[in-house]
Amino acid sequence: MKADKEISKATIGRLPLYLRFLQEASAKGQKFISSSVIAQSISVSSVLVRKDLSVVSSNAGVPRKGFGVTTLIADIEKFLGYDNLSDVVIVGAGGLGKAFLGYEGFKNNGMNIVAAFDKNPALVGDKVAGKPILSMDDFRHFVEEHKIRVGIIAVPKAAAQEVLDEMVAAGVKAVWNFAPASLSAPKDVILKTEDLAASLSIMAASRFKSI
Amino acid sequence: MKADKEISKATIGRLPLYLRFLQEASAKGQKFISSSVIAQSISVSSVLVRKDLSVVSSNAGVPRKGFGVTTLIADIEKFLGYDNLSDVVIVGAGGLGKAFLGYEGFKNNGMNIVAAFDKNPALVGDKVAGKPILSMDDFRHFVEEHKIRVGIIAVPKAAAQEVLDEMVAAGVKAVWNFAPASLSAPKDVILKTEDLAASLSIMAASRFKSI
DNA sequence: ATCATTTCGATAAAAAAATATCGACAAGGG
DNA sequence: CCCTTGTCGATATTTTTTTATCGAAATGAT
Repeated sequence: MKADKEISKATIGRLPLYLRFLQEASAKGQKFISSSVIAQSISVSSVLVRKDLSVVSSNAGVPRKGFGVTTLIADIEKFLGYDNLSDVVIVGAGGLGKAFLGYEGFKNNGMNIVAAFDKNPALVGDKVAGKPILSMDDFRHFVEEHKIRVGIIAVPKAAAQEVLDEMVAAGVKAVWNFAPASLSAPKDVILKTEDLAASLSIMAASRFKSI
Repeated sequence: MKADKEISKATIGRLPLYLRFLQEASAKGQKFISSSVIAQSISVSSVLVRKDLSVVSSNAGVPRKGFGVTTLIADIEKFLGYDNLSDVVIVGAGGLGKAFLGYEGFKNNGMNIVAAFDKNPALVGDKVAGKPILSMDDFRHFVEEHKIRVGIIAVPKAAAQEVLDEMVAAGVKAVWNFAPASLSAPKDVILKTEDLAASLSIMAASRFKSI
């Protein structure tokens, strides 16, 4: 496993793809797997797979056999931080917020959504998938008390910056924003804005362009 | 505006960011805007902004003034295909499917979600945000009749491949998959799998790594 | 025990993307 | 009218990412 310095975003983006494939292979009982098999399954070159894996893998691959599936899974999960569960809160319990509360699979990826918050009193007190919807009045206290470091914004555009500011004030360090708005955050806070509409349209448009 | 060949994925990914900023600037009444102002707002270099814009812009920028906001917006929208609305269907009317039905902003990006489909008879017949939930029995006929080319998969992992196959059979050419599963599609079909849990965990983890 | 085969890891080359540099040109001030 | 300033566009450089090449090592077969 090499120094952090050499890890690229592109590599990190591929790790979950490797991980998913490895988990499926493991479920089928495979013990070893070669870089070229992984490569084919996710449409990249085998050299790139080996290069990516060299960054995270604790055990070297074995000539003529490949990589040990179990240890590789453990290595990737450890690298991505899936071994220590992070608590996450959502602000906005509309359609998207509720969808996140119920989305399968967060827990497998080291994420534990603990609660949603909303300004609307009509929603407060409900539960979705066993997770409570709480009042925004309790937001700061809850986040500080539980030392939450990751937040999801699922409110309308107009309220997004205000919510982000509250999150930052409460100590959240990584924010995933689903409101289609350009927000600004202190530079020690990671902000990733996900514009679903734009992503969809880019994908749809890419049929027509050569990219 | 240059030939398609020279357009990179990275550039296309930034275009919606430029677009959103320009729309906000336009709403404030600004007529011209310089590359450095755009650059600062989305944290890239001004040179890169000019390079990206040179790909899509029909009018050259004006020294000492910058780019004309209105024409630039029109150019980007045209490039991304926002001028001709694409109809989109969703399969799966659970939490996430319903969230998409109600998500604001698709229309602004040239996407028009027309209906959702579900196998569950209890959901069929409902409406969300004015969009109907229909039975999967009607899926193929509906898609063929309306010549739908873009589909969203919002079903559980186990059903995802089956849904994808049905979409392809019905003539869908671009699929956005939200089930955390590796699917396979013919190569003339664009398939983009969005693993929300993985994306969130990558973002959360990136606090700890240097990327 | 030896050998052919498969697969790895390292290094080198190529391609792609981002950044830096620089001349040109229009707008506005003296 | 001429000079300064801000901004662009083009070209060159650097950095990053991907792909290609090749020797070495381990497995399984003979």
